[in-house]
Formats: sequence, C-alpha cells, structure tokens
Amino acid sequence: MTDIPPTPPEDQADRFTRAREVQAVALLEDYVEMIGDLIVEMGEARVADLAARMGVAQPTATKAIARLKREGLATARPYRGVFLTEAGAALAERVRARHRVVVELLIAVGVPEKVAELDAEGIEHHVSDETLAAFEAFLKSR
Amino acid sequence: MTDIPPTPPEDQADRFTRAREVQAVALLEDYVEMIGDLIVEMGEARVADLAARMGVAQPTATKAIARLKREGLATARPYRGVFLTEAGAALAERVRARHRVVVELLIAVGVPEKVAELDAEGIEHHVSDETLAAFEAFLKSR
DNA sequence: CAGAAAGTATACCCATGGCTATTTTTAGGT
DNA sequence: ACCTAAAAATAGCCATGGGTATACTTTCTG
Repeated sequence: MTDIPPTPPEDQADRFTRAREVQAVALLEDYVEMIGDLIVEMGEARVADLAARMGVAQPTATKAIARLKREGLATARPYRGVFLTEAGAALAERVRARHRVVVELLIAVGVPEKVAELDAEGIEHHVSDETLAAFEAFLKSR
Repeated sequence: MTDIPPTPPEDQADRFTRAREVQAVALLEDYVEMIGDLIVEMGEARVADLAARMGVAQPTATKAIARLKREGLATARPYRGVFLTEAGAALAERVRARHRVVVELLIAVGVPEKVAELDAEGIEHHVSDETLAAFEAFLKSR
C-alpha cells in the first residue's frame, strides 16, 4: 500500500482525544456558568431552577452538583442552595466571557443572532485560548 | 435585583438540549468520516487502523462500528473491513465539507492553521446549516 | 501445510449523564 | 404547633463510550 501518511495517525488521534477531553469539562462549565447566572439573577441557585434552566430532571442537576463539589468548583449543603467556590466563580467568568466573544464573532461573520446564540452553546467549549485570542483580535480590528 | 428575564428559562434549556443532541451524533460523524478517509487512502478500512486514527482501543472501534451498522451508516462482516452505506458515504462527504469550511473560516479570522485544525474537530459538529451557510458567504465575500 | 503472528470479536468492567419513583426535609398556612 | 405542599436527596434503572483480558479467525511464513 506504499507510504503516504499526510498526517501521522497518532497526531490525528490526538485531535479526537482532545475533543473528547473538552467534552468532559463542557458540562461542568455549563453548570458553573448557570449557577453563576442564577446567583446574580435570583440571589441564590436552587437545584430546581438549575435543573429547569439546564433542561434536565432535578436529580440530574443534583448529581451534577455532586460532580462540581468533587471538582472543587461548588459548595452545597443539603436542602440549601448551591454556591461557587473561588475556582468555580473564576471558571464561570471565563466561560461567560468566552461565550460572549464566540457569539459576537459568529454575528460578525454574518450568522443571524438567534442562530449564533444557539450554535455558540456547543461551539464555545471547543474554542481554545489561542482561537479565542484570534477572535478578539478580529473583532477589534474590524 | 428586580425582574430581568432576558431569555425564558425553557428557551435556555433548549440550547443545552440541542447541544446534547449534537454531541450524540458527533462521534458517529467522526467515525464515518474516518472510515471514508481510510477507504480512500488504503483501499479499505480495517478496525485496527480505525482505532489507531480515532485514538481509541480496538474494541472501542468495534463497538462504534456496531453503532454505525445499527444506524444504517456502515456495513461490516466479521474479520473483514468496514464499508459505508450510501447514507454513510453521503454523511461522510457532508462532514468533510463542513470541516473544510470551518477550518477555512477560522484561518480567515486569524486563527493559526495548526490551531484551526485542532479546534475545528470539536467545533464543526455544532455548526448548524445556517451558520455553515454564513461561513461560506463570508469566505466568498472577502 | 502447520504453526506463529496479527487482526478481530467477545466478555466483562467502569464512569458519565440521563431518567422515574420514592423518601426525606424544609417551608408555609390555619 | 401541625399538617401539607414544595423542594431536594436517594435509590435504582438505562445507554453510551471508554477501557482490559481473552478467545477466536485469518493470514503469513518457514
């Protein structure tokens, strides 16, 4: 079959491995961001509200919170609301900022606002720091 | 603190629901695309090569193939290679085209090529038809 | 053409992230 | 204060997508 390799197989595999890793943290990012939103909007983050906003059943939200606690991103006492740790709050802020930039970039290249909001939700988690920086530079330099 | 609701909660939930659905098909898309690549490059798609390229263990690839068969995207006979159905080939081509556009768009807004390739792998699955169309229009109109 | 090597399938295990049903706790109303 | 309603936790289920270890084909080689 001869030689060929335009891209070494292991490099290609890295792409997918990375995409899988990103996926693993994406949900945590979403939950953390939403908890932050709820605290700002409602003064506290209740499990029921979190579940409703995330579009999942209440026990699913509870389990997610357990994961956040395990990762040191949130704290919660039974039957009380959920709170973000320092790390959690910082993550939430980074996620929020990135989301904003992604939406703006999509709009800047001609994506309708509604669609931009929808697609950004999935896209943002895969936007690396380098790509984010490029997006910001592009937006500034228009 | 007052009123606020900029977006109704259920709409917000839809965003996440959609992102989750996208995620469910993303892996199938990746496998289908890779099988297509292997057939082009090597004349056939072997499980071992597929596993190596996807960065997973061989049984994981075998299981993925089972899912592809179940979805009507691929066919395979034990100990023989994997082949794409009409539907599978069509999906592979769509995925490939979308990937190309996403990479080009990232480069067009200033993302370094290497990074663009990496990030596109995760991003592409979340790019809706509408966003893809906007990307194409943007690239053409430069 | 037999035996070794390579490739593939199978059997099992694990964590994640959904779900429903049920229990427990908290909060509210009379 | 009690009793009820609402909220949250717990228990237990499922599919997915990873993984190892092992068994089974197929292929290659001496």
